[in-house]
Amino acid sequence: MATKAGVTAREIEVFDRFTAQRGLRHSRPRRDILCTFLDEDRHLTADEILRLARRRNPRVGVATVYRTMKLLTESGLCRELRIEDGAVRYEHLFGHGHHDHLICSQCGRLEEVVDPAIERLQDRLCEQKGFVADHHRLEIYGRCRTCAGFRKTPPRQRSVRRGESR
Amino acid sequence: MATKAGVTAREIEVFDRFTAQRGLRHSRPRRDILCTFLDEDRHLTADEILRLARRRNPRVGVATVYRTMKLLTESGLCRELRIEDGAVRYEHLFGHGHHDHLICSQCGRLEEVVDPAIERLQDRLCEQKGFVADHHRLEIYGRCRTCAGFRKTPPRQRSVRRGESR
DNA sequence: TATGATATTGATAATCTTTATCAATATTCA
DNA sequence: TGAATATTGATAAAGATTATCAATATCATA
Ligand SMILES: [Mn+2]
Ligand SMILES: [Mn+2]
Ligand SMILES: [Zn+2]
Ligand SMILES: [Zn+2]
Repeated sequence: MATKAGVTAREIEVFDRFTAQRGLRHSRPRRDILCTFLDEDRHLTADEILRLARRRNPRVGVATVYRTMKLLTESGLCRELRIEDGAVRYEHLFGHGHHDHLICSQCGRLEEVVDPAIERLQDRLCEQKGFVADHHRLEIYGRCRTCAGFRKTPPRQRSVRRGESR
Repeated sequence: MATKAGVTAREIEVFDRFTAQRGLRHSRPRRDILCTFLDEDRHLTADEILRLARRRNPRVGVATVYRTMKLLTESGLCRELRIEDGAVRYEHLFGHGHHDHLICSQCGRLEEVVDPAIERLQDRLCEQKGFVADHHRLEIYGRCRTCAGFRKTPPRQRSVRRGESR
C-alpha cells in the first residue's frame, strides 16, 4: 500500500506532462522538491519537505515549497491531508488509488486502508440522499496494533501536536 | 438531525455540571458565548461566533471565545470540524449522537448523516487490521441535491475559501 | 550562440488564525 | 465585607501560508 521509496520515473513523467500542458518551465528547485517528496514515503508537512529539500539544494525557499506542492496537488500526484492535530500533510496519490486512513493517536502511525464494501455503501448512502459524490475522506482514530497490544515495549510517544514541528 | 434553534436547558445543565466538577466559576461572557453557540444551528467558525456573541455582549473578546469553545469541546457539547477549505468550525454534539457529513462544494451546505451499515463495516475493518478504534470522521464531498438538480434556481455560491471570512 | 520575453525564485513583508501574557475585574466563599 | 483567585479583554506573540518584488533562470527564436 505504501509507496516504495525511490523516485518513480512515471511520476516525473506525469509531472512533466502536467507542466508542459500548462506552459510551465523546468526549474531546478521545483525538481528538487518533487524528488524530495517522491523519495519519502511518509506523510510530510511543508516544513518537513523544506528541510529535506534543502539537503539536496540549500537554496530552496519556503514559498517555492508551497508553490510546488500546490502544483503537485493540481497535477494529481499529491493530496493534502488535514488530520485532527491540525497540521497539513502531503501524501502520495499516484499509484496509490483512493484510500482511507487509520491514525494511531498514540504513536502517530498512519495506515492506509481500502474497504470496497464501505465504498459501496457510501455510494448507496449518497444515492439515497440525492447527493452526487465527488470524493470523500474517512479517518479512523484509535490505537494501532502495536500500541493497542500487550505493550511489552510501549512504542515512543509521537502523537503530534500543532506547533511541535521544530 | 440538525439541532433546533433555541437554547436547550439540558445543554446548559451539562455545561454547569462540567464547570462545577472542574471548580470553574460562572461568568457572563462564557454564558453569552455558550448561548450564542447553542442558538445557532450552523457549523460556525470562531470568528462567526465572536461576531454573534458581540450582538449579545459587545465586550466579549476573541480569547474568551477560543477559551470557551475549548471548554465546550472538553465538556462534550461541541466538536471541532476541519473540512477541506481549511477553516475550523464548531458543531453541536449534545443530542446529536455521532454522525458524518455530506458537504456540497458548490453552495457549502453541510448535511449530517448516519449509516449504521457503514459504521458496522468500519468496525469490521478495524478488527481485521488489529486497530482499536476510538472515533472516526467521514466526509463526502460533492454536490447536494439542490445544486446537482436541474438547477432552475442556482443557489448562491457560498463555497468557503480560507481567509474569506471577513 | 546571443537575445529578448517572461516564468521562476527566494527573501521578506503581510495575513490569518490561534495562543500566551498580564494587569484589571469579577466571582466565590468564609 | 474582604481576601483568594478565577476570568477577562487588549494586545503581543507565535505559526502557517500567501503576496510582493527585484534578481535570475529558462526557452523560443533569430
Ligand atoms: Mn475511502
Ligand atoms: Mn460515521
Ligand atoms: Zn501506534
Ligand atoms: Zn449545494
